[in-house]
Amino acid sequence: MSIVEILKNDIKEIVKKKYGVKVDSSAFDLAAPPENQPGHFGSNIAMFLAKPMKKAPFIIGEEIAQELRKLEYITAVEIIKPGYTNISLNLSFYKNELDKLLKSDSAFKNNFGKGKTVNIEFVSANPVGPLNIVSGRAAAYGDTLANIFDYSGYKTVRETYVNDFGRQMHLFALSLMARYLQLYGRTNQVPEEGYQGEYVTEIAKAMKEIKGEAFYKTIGNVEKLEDCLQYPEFRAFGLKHVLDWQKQTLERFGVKFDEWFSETTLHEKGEVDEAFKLIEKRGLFYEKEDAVWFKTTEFGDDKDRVVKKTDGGYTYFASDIAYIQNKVKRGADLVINILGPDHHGYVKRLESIMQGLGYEKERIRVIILQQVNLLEGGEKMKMSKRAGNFVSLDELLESVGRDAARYFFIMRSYSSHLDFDLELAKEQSDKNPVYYLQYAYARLCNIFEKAKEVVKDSSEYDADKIAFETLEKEELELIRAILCIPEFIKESAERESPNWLVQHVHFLASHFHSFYGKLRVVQDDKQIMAKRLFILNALKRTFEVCFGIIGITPRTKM
RNA sequence: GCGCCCGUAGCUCAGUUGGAUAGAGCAGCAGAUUUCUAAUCUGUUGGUCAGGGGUUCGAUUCCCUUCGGGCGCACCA
Repeated sequence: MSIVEILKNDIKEIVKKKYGVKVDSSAFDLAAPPENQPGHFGSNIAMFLAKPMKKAPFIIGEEIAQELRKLEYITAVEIIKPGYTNISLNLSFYKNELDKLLKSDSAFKNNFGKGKTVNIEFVSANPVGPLNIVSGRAAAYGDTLANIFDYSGYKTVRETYVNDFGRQMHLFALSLMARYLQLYGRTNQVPEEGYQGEYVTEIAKAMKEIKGEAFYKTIGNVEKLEDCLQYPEFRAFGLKHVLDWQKQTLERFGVKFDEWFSETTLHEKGEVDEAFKLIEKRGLFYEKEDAVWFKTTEFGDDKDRVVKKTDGGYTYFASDIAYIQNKVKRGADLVINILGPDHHGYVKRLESIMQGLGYEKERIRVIILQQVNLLEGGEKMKMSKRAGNFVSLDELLESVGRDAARYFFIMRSYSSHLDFDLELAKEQSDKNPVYYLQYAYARLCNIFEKAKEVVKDSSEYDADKIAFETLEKEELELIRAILCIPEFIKESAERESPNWLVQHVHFLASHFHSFYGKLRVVQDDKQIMAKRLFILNALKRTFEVCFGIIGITPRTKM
């Protein structure tokens, strides 16, 4: 349990005992008070209670303060102006809490997810080409959110959907065939709506290399490429090639999916038919104009949606019904879909499916990521596949590196448009915020390097060897910032906002840089040195956990 | 026309189911290095939280409305 949770729990307990009122932890605040205010932590609990209790917040505050003062680890409580409750804690209590962070990973964890299984689907790009920068934001956001959930009491499944069933896949296969045949001097053309990119030719070359001359000869001079017997083989080869490529790119980006879920398997295993029947039984389908429609308007959509076309084929939406059912059957208590800005019309549809299948609406959560604007030296770049100037995730990683890329993608709220300045991300300077964090870590490591010359063994700054009688202002503020991190991990999970954590890791680094400028660690006074090494050891550990969540490298030297 | 997101410092953005003097980074200005890495630190300039109305002890936050920007409204995936 984090220090914030401990305090909140005690406050809750007091409120319950004194007033018989049950309050939720997330209902009231507990955080560092502003600069010139007294106390280590401040809470608005009295003001929160003022309304329902019809009592002046200041009086409530005083009553709560009386009880708080009885607690052993609390040294002082003050009630400020309207009713803020400001609390100071025993220094040895801080020592114990820091020690917990050092000793166990679980000290960073919280139980927001209550052991539930969450399936987080993101990226889900068409398997027809390289991942682009939009997938990059989804990958960074989705993976970081999953990391946060791992620390927040969820069992997470990172999943991506492979749209290997529909028209895009078909067009890609035809494009690949055309390019392949061109390599043998044939005049076949890539379809107009097909994929013109040069990478298709590269894949064709790879295929030529592997399959050899004999394979080419089996292909007759068919009129329509899709009728050709070898079509499935092209399709399969192209698919595998692109998926391997995408996997490799994501690996470089630090993202690893537990599941690459194939749309085709849903059809092959009859799951689409099955899910179809289920919805039908619930009376949510009807026929109109020779097509089958799903009454999504029952669940708040602005119009009903076609699931079976007049030609008898299923729509993509129909596969989604089976897909969501499949996720639930695999054990997902919560299904999260992370989609691009052009999919916001899809939110109601997915919610309709969940409800149509007979589950509660809250079981699905659709998060819409806003668009990424790519800037180069302040100028907005227009990306378009047609013009061939869209930036792939590979190119981005090449030019700015994984750390800067991940950091930039998650430093903003998911609901805001993101300006990604290529020049800035590339720049190795103080303008680039990712270096601020990495530099803090490198400085920290350097202190431990220097300390090795005087301190024989790290056990010399174990918790039981050091004194915590007095703390400098910078020391106390740094300690508080460290001990609040587990709470910020929890809040990031609640808000589904990695940027909330990133911001506080930035503040943590800032506190450390101030500390560094003011206080010396390696010095003659062994007592003070041991105390500071102990604090910094906890900080180092905290940075490592946070860097791991964000997906950036802790660099020991810069 | 309908729907979603956005409008906060010169720029890019945080801001917790409404709460302390609205915060960071960059840019600007003035300083700090014989001492563990100056990719740092300290101080400082800069705000009608797009405009208007409402709810209340209290609104950047909730509601209504106007204006401005982005995106979406397929028997495509």
